[in-house]
Amino acid sequence: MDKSILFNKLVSFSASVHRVTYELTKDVKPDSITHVQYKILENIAVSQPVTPSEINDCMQMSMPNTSRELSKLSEKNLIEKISDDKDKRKQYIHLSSDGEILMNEAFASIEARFLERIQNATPEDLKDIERAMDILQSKLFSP
Amino acid sequence: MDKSILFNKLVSFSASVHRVTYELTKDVKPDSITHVQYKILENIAVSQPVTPSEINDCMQMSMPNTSRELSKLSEKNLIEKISDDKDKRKQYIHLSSDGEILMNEAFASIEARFLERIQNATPEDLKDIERAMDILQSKLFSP
DNA sequence: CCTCTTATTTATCAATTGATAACTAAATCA
DNA sequence: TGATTTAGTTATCAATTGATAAATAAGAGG
Repeated sequence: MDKSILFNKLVSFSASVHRVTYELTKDVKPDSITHVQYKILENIAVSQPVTPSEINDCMQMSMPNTSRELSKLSEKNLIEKISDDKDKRKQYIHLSSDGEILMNEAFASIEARFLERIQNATPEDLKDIERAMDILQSKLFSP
Repeated sequence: MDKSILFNKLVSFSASVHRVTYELTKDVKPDSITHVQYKILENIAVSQPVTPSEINDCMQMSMPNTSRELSKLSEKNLIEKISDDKDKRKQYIHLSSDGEILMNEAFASIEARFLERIQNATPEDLKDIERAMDILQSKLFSP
């Protein structure tokens, strides 16, 4: 097995993933928030509660910028901060009810596009897709 | 097969792909160009020659902004433009020799990280990975 | 030839993002 | 207790990016 050929496949594969991700998520972000803010909300949505520090690790931002964007999200009533009882320096951030609504709508619209995309797939296709994602997840994309 | 479960898998799968892509490509961009400029060079590298119009379709930019960034890349001697003989409005853009060197180095460093990542994979693992990518490419990520 | 469309450029401006320094407040440690 | 580290904030500034209007210049169609 030539690993260089595999690498080339990975390049075109990840280009495809990025393109499809783009198509599925296109325009789901409301105009009231910026792209970075939407990404932060996505991050919070899938792993809430999170601390600001965790956010800037995942998102590759600096603390001051993360803090600024979180403040803006807070002003827009999309997130809530609660400070840790034990260590009062820490904060736990989670979506507010408005934030939950916003992200639920976003995910619902992404899912609808996904279902459209796989509407013609047979049950065996779906099984194949599921198995293929499991394989890559465990053999190539696991930490 | 529950399609909603499959959708959830896709969400976490694409998050993994994006994270690994980030790790593989981290810091390969030289400081002399911006992120967007690097992305444009990547785009040109994999499908040269391209026209400015094709670039802004792929990259979701507006023509004026594409034009500006291409001019900057041209000033930095990373790309060359040649206009079509038949239709003189059109231009074909390709990497200059400096641009080729830059992108070759970038890809070499990405490939080295990839090889490191799969160094402990068995030949069967590699076959599995390859097959899984083929399946997803054809059943989920094809246009 | 005259209009219309296509491909690209130039210019300009606002918004977003990134980077840095300096700060507060709470925890840890010695 | 006092020094140091950790978590997060505030303020500021430059760079990047996005958006829009208006121009050029070549092809296409009647």
